[in-house]
Amino acid sequence: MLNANLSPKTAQSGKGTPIMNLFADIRDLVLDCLDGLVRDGRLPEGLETGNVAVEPPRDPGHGDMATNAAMVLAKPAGMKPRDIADMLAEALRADPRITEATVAGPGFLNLRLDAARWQDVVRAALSDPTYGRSSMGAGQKVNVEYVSANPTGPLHVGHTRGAVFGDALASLLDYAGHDVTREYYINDGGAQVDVLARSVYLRYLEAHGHEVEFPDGTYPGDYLIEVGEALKAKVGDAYLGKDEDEWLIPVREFATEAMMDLIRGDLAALGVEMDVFYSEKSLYGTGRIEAAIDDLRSKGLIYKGTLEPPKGKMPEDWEPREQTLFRSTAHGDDVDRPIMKSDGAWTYFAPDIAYHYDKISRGFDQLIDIFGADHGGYVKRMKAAVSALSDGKTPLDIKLTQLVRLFRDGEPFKMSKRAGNFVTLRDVVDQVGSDVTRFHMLTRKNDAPLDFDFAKVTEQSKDNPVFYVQYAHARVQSVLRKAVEAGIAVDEATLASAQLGRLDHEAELNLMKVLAEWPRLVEIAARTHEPHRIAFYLYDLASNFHALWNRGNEEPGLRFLQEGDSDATQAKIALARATAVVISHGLGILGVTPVDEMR
RNA sequence: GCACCUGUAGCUCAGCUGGAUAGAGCGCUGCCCUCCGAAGGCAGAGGCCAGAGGUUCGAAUCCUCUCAGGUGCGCCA
Repeated sequence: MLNANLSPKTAQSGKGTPIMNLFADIRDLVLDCLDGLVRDGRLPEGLETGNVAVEPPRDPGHGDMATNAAMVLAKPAGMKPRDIADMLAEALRADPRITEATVAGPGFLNLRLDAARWQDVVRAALSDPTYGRSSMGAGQKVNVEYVSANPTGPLHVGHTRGAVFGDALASLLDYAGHDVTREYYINDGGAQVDVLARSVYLRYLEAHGHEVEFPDGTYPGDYLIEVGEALKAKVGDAYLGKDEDEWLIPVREFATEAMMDLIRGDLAALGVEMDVFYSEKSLYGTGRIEAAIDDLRSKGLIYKGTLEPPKGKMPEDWEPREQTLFRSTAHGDDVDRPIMKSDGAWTYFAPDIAYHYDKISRGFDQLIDIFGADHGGYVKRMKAAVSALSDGKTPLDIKLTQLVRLFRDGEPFKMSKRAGNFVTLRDVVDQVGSDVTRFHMLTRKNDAPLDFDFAKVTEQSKDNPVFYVQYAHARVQSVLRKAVEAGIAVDEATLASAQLGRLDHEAELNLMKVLAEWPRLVEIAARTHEPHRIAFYLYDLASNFHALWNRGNEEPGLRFLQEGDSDATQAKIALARATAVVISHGLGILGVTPVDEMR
């Protein structure tokens, strides 16, 4: 649903049709008024206005918008907040958009806007397909790396959360005008792909009718059976009875490719499509690891030394050993980190450094990595490496996704590879669908644990946010169908030119005010890298819509269909339609398809 | 022992670059369909924002310490 081919250039539109953002407009107005006061000599020059905010007030009774300008500027201006607020209020009242400006509390300035301003929001949502998009990311190249699971088996639920979170974040940044690259780092260079190769070899022997056992340190999963058979189909008996060094490399290659096909299929089932799959193996033997380490060495950050043993928990086989270390403490880490094993091979950290070096050299302005919470200990050293490699110029944000706790009918569902009840991404998507999975995974912020109950997430009731939001969208479609049956024109052009001045009831204005917050919310979510805010906003929007819908029970004048008054009907349906448009934009960011009917 | 994350209503959680009387869902109590989809809505009760200091006009939000839970801690990725 997200219009992915809408380029940032188009999205920012900038000079042409400015994207409507009422809160930003009013903030600009406040800043203009402050400038005016400076020109008149009523405020000192050179005031820092970066902290001036225009926000919806916590209590709607206070007004439509509130600004903290007077309080923020009081100290630097050397004046009392209320004096500034009084002057500012006077200036603001001169603008036709402002119907009321009152000073309250410690110096808040509460504003009320003319109803026509809120009605403009409905028109914008209906006529401007970029309504809600932002230009805040214009010219910013961002790399979002997520999933990056080892190519040794199917994706499980933990990966699912990372996949959904990363994908929604990437879409969100795209929506906010960034140039986004979605990337997956394939860990195909370490020891675990050798283990994979040996495991597949055992399945290969099995396919040839041999009895096999799976010793510790191999992968006994059934998913490798068909890979063993495919290998047999490809090479026949060529590897039978041969030493490992004759088959390990080709089998590893074959198996890794098979696993990546599996993983790509899993991702496709979730609707995740990567732009780049980056192979760790491609870093070896090409001088690229060496180049990255040399860069660090040239900055005096590589040395040979011996690390202290960890305090508290002394490993059994600890003995001091000289290693090649990265001086990550120079960039905020707690201890320096080894980049080379005692046998002279690179540690896993070295190719990771080289990979991020590569990302930096590809010209990204910003890097984002999505890790599982169990990799939290890795954050500081990775940030240190990027800071060192980019001379502090390329910010790296690492978002950790917490655990998913599975439930089946309210009972905790423990995963165990040994017991064979290992829940895969496919299991989840097959049972509840991609849309439900994605939305539900975003109903918690990334660093909070998430409960996932197979029964509850598909429940069709208001307890289930997925349903609740979809239901609001479906209700709009329903009322549109009814209008068509009643012979009322509800095409785009008619709605866009509807008499929106008819929408003057408090309940209707409330809904419009929520719609007006959409562009602002997008920017906050994009800036904080928190796509869950979109999901919570959509819930809030749906809630306001349902409330308006139900008020039609008691107040017939609030029903969307007004018999015998097609002008009023079209205006009300325009509002409903605008709500559906914003819901579908928001769901699009989350990768969820809006539905027209609940079944 | 150290690092990171978390601690908000009985339960599950939101809470905007620090803003006004801290919000929502569940659960509990009481209401609303001859009427666009009641698969919904309205109202009520329910809080020492883990605790203690600090920063300031103002702190759930920032800083320090304490407590509790989770994750991780050299030659695995």
